[in-house]
Amino acid sequence: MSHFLGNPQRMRQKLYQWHRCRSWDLPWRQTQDPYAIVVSEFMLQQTRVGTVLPYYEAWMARFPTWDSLASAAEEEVLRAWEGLGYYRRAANLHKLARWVAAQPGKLLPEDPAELEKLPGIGPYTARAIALFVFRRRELPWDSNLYRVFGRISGTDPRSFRQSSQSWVWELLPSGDKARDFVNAVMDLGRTVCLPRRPRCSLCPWERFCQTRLRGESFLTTPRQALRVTDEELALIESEGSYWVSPCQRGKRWQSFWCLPDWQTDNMTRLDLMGRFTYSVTRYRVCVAVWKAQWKGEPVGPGRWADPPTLEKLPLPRPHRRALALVQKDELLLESSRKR
DNA sequence: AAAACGGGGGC
DNA sequence: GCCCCAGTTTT
Repeated sequence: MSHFLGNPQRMRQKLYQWHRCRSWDLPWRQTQDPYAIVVSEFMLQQTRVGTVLPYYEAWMARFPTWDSLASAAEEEVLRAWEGLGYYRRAANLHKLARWVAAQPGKLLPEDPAELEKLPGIGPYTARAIALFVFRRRELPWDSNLYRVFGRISGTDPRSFRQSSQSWVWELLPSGDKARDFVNAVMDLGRTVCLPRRPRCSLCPWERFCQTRLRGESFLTTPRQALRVTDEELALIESEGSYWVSPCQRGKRWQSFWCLPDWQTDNMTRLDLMGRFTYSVTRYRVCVAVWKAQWKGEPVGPGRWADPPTLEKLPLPRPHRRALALVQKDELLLESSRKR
């Protein structure tokens, strides 16, 4: 199965030559701190490097160590993650910090099989930690590696995941070079071997690529049907505070605070503050934001929160956006009053 | 095996 | 406006 590789030595050489002046200078590549690397791996799950960077910097400033994270309140942790999505990652990282902080040496296990037993660590992250933290010779299979090696080998991406990947192990150098190699392939996948329009003329492996040699077109992924739903959010103000309640729409936004849905029985609708749409997984949600009042006492679990408090609470981005509609409105009112 | 989980950036 | 992302967990 490895005949098409030609010369692994030569392939590695071409890759390094390409990478020499194109390596991304990422903060988690400049550190040896296991915690810092683990934070980056959690943030990078299903999230682009460019999106992660500012969150990573802020996070490391706020929670610089396992202990600082372990002792932080859940709410503050989620607030720091707000906007990155997949919030279970933050909850799991928090759990992991508490686990590590409770270990005698405050050390992570080095074995991927052991790492996988810990919260938020699956097959990819276990191997990424083993590779990037403990310098073991591992292959963290992420979408970059699947795409690059899938194309090189000319196998269908989906069957490639199931099929033997042993030839990639032949390519993977030993020792410290394994890290450089994987980093290079990830950079290649991110900048050259793009999902839709790969820039093959820039690729150091162009002449090794079976997909390219066959002149085949590249994969297209089947997409899920989009569902459109409506949502009416209520902005209920009292003495400068707004009503928020614990999110409880299934499992989404667990432990977050939400603006309440407008309820015809308990609320009076006042002004329409605005409309916008947001997408979440396969839903397209059309939001109408209403200023509203309780008819009597507030219904259901919740609390009043003034603007400084709202800043500290974890809120889903669309709800934060809805809130911004009134706050902007009030700022305008205030400035016009002053005049 | 498939669905759920978020949000933003790039084209 | 659609596609995709340094995946994991639940169903």
